[in-house]
Amino acid sequence: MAYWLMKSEPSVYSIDDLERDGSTDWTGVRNYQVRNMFRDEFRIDDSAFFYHSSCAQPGIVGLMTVSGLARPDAGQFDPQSDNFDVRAQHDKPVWLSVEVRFRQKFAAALTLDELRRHAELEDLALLRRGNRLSVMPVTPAEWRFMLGLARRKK
DNA sequence: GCCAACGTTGGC
DNA sequence: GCCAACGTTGGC
Repeated sequence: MAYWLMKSEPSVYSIDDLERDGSTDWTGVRNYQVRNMFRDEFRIDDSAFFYHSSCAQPGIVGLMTVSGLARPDAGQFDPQSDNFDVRAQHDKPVWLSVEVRFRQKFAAALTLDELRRHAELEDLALLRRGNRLSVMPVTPAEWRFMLGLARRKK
């Protein structure tokens, strides 16, 4: 079972939106590395941190479970969609999404600022200089440690 | 296949 | 709004 961190701008889609919806298709990914992770590595019941980016207080705000394997992101076929891609054919999609299910919203966010303070997380992909991927792996050790930090804040 | 220009991300 | 960093594009 793998662990992930997935970023979303709360002004677009937040943890509260996911709690309301129960589950959602994680769409709009337009990066080949992330697409390949969706296709090759994401499995049902994998766990993921929900990360709020591009906002006043960036950080991890809750937990999700992968509930659906990679499938074509519908937006790529729709000329009206921001996610439209002229190269995409229905039998030859370019972009994929996965389905995630709401698990938990943390009582207090685990902020980016706080994550940076721990030597245990110095190799965390999120904290690596210049990393702009919107989805990235988390090691089991990192996951355990971060979960501990989040629980301690309650 | 190189690499400069361009676009995007995302923290600040 | 700025800008560092990096992925992508496209001319050659």
